[in-house]
Amino acid sequence: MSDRLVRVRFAPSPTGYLHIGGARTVLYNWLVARKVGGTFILRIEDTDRDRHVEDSVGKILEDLRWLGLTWDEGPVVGGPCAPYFQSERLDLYHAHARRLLESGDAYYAFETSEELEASRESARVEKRSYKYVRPSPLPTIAQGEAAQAAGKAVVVRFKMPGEPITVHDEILGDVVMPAEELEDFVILKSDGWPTYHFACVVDDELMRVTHVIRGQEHLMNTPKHIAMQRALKFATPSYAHPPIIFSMDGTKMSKRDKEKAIKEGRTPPEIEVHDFRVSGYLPEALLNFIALLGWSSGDDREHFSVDELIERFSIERVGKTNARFDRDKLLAFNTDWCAKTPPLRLLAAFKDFLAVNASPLLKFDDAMLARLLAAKKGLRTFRDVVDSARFLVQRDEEVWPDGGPINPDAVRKVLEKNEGAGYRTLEAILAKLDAFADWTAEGLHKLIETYCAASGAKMGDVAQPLRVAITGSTVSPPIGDSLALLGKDATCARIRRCLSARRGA
RNA sequence: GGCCCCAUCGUCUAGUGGCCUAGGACACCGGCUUUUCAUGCCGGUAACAGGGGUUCGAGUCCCCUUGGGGUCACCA
Repeated sequence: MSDRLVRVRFAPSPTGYLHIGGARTVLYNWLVARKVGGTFILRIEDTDRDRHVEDSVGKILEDLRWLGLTWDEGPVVGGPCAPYFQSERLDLYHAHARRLLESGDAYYAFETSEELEASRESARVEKRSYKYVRPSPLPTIAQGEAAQAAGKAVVVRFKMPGEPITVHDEILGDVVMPAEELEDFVILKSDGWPTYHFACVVDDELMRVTHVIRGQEHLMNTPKHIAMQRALKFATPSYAHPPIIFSMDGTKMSKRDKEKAIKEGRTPPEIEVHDFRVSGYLPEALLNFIALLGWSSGDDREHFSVDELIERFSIERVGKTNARFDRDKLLAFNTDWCAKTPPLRLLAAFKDFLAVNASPLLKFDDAMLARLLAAKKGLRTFRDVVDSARFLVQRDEEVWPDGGPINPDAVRKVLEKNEGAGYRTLEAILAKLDAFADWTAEGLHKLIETYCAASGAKMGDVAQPLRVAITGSTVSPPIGDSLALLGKDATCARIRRCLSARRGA
């Protein structure tokens, strides 16, 4: 098969934002397509009307765009195999179900889900393993249609051929499923909609998908799909089931972890792609990191741009073992990426971060934001920048409230010790700042240096009291930058408030 | 529980029978740099799950045990 004809797809169901595991699956598919100039298809599997979450297609598309994982066919862009929403392809599924019915590879079945659940339950109670028993004799098509016309709940089941099926997996090798494990399953629900298995197989064929890359939780589905492909005389695509991504505690990463954390008063972990965006990660770093969850280049390199991933990725180098999502390592990756990302790109990503957070920093112009970014060397996430810039959007009264200092420890450690040496330094430097004209980071830095040289003070003896005075805390960007960013008026006003707060105490 | 998959430092992994005295990265510990936080730099601790084979030789191949995971829907 020619590489150019490689067609892969990502087929999310619209139940919320894009999950991080899903993102890794998209990435692998996308990489495979981009590497050989193949086609990456996005298909929306919205056949479950009960679980459909409003607007989640839009959210998934947005997450994909943020990651830069563009699709060649699918929602918005369309394509030769449109529509790309399964909810708009119902007659296709019905036509193929009809074929299976007529060839005897599928049959109508009349059990209700309540009846089936009851027999499953009794099997559980009696500790027997449950398996659906094929009715005998099988209802005829005419009987099925009559029941349907009479308003009975009717499904269509696929008749498994009763022989073992081997999945040739690109990652796992050959996996043989014993025939006894493969029972007849529903392909058309009583509401007339197809199940995942059926819609997936029909669409993969109709969309000429050549390679299926999906999480290992789908491995057991594959024999069913292969059986249907044979019955329908479809081609069987090449399969690859990458291992699953777990949280550090070894459980599956789940949205519920967020709710649980909130309930327990912890900060919720990032689970969906959107969470990482909100938390201030760079998509480049996230992509780089998740690529490595299962894949490795073979040498000692770990940092790859998207282009480098495209060049070096191959499904053969994907491992078989489940990976844990190590947030510390992600953070380290993000730190590295922030340090090496060009200022313009970093600024754009930062603005996106501020926008999704509706940050008060949005009031600053690009030049100011660029200065903020530059002043925060060694940033780990954009959140760090916002934290370090908080004093810029606070009012003077918030930094030095009338009721007392917001950070008494800082006041004690920096200002009050040595009989209030910090306060005396502030008084002395305030006079100089008041009269200072060159209000730039460099100019201010020099002013402080000069003061230190003249007074014999160390840099920290001056910078820390200033920092506390203008921010109320011991943490801020380098002092020259902090003063310059704040501006002369606010700086002097805050120092005065700080000094009078002492007198008031 | 049945079936299926997996098994190298705490974590992600390199390793395809001799190059392994098991390499890298993150975390951790120690040191250095430093006006705060953070970055950065240097160094260190740390793994082949256990037991049998096969072989001159096994982390690498086979079997068993143990452990972990997935899956058993009219969800996808």
